[in-house]
Amino acid sequence: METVGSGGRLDSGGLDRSRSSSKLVALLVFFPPACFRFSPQLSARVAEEMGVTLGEEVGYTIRFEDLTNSGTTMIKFLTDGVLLREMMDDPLLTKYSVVMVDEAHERSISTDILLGLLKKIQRRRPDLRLIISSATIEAKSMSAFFQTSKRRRALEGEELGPRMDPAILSVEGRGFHVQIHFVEEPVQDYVQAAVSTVLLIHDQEPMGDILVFLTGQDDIDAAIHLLNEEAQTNRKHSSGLILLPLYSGLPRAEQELVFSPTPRGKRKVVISTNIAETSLTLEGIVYLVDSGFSKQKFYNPISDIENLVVAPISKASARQRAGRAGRVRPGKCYRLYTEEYFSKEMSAEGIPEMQRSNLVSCVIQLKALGIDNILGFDWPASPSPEAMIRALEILYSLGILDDDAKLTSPAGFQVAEIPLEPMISKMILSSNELGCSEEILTIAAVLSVQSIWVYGRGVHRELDEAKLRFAAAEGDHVTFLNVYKGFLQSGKSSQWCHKNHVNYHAMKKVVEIREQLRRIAQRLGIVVKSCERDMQVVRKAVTAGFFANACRLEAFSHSGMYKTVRGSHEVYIHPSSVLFRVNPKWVVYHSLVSTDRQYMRNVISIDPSWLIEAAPHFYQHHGQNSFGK
DNA sequence: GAGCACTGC
Repeated sequence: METVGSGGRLDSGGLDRSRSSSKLVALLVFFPPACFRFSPQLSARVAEEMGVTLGEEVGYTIRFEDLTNSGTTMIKFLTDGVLLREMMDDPLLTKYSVVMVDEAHERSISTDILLGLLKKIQRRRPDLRLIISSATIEAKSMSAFFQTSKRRRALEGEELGPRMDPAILSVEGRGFHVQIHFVEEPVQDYVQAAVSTVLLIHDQEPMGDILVFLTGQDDIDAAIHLLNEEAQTNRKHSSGLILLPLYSGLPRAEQELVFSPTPRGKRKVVISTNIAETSLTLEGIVYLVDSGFSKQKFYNPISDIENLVVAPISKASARQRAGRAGRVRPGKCYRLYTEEYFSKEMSAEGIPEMQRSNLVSCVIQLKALGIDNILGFDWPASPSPEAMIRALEILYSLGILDDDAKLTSPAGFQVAEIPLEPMISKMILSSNELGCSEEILTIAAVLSVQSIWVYGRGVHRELDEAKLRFAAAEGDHVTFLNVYKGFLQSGKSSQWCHKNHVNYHAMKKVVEIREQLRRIAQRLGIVVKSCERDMQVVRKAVTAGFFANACRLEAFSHSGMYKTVRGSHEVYIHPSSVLFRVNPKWVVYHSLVSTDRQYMRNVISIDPSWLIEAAPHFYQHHGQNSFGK
């Protein structure tokens, strides 16, 4: 918060309390997802320093919590998604006089949309002050992005007026010096190299904790296994090491272990995914081992498939990782790649998420904000035209956009109101006519969390047995209804969850999301009604949202091979699905995961005639034969 | 017969 106080340019803006009586003058500080966990604490700290009550002059808003008072709040902390939602009702952000975007260099989809919108609304609101805070490495491109408008406006002969350029702040963390080491020769196996490096540090360096960046759970488990093996064969090397894995899928209690203080004479080794790069901060790290890789999402607009792949990180990421070693005293960073690779081949910045994603949600948000010319929108990083066109095509087929690529009424506007993937939102709208909203809201909430099951090493069999207790012949979606019912009947018991291999935290979130959806549904005039035991209407509603993911079992296929109706891609039912090996002739899936094969996750059996009912335009060219018995 | 980097509304 020093940046706010030290600028000296905000003196007549949002902090002048005397003006708040006549008009709400608010300084709004927005944080991207990575800082989500901290915004309540941050606002509490600011409230404390100002000597005011949290929720009055200073407050915060995150998805399920709004601790602000519209009459008195002058400084509000919020997340990117919340601000985008606010802009749908108030596109010019008239309630605010200053907007500060923090961590803009992270370049999430929401941040990029917001930067584009803020640049646009500055034309209409020259009095709005913008402060963009970004890491040094990205500050230049941020500044360039906002500068172009000025040049373009001058070219267009527009009066430049009193509008000031946004203040671009680059605030580097004040860390201690971190000494960087590179490997001499490229390494073949970064897991093995990371393990050797940890042992070398432990052998030769003074006490201090080690943080290792690998790519995912598999790598992390493998590294821990190797280190444990070493401990058994060579006690001297590894005695005193406390090995701690860290990734988001880890149960909460195990995650917390990384924050416990290191006992005297011991050395903590945290082996982590990217979660420790930005989302959470470990104190006391002195040595850092950087594999140079992370898992990143990539999107193929031709096949409409998002893939998670191991890819080299950027220089910006490498610097961020190194900085994690210098928080308490000077540290050392061991990079498992050569200096030449770093300087010559590593890209300066990562690819913005916008250019690596399916854009249906992004397009619908912009449409709801009244931005019609999506291709001409002034993006900080333009998405590919192919991805844009694919998104428009999908939204058109769902009946969310019309022939002129405008939101349809009411469906398009209603879908934009629902904070979920458009296909799930469409499913909810359809459930109204089919009379099964009660059930579909539950399914929508479950599909919005990562997984309601507890999965882990070596518990596949137990999980399978637990699933059988809830399994429904129709498929995974109906199975979710059984789990939800059981959870409610148990009185939302954590023991019940534990006994059934159900993730308690996920189920609590399901309840929370479902409640939010129920409120929105009622506002949209959806009658929240149950279809009781009629699961056919539930399957029809799922089909109405997910018809584009329809697949047909290949005739004479004993391997369970399906082909997508749309693109004839080869896909299989994932072994975790209740329909695995059941192989109904026709299914729709919620999402694909790609490993050696494309696996369908969350699958439900359907009747092909429902596809033509749900999306006549989408399927008419396939003709009668595609749907033959 | 086996997957899930990280977030958010």
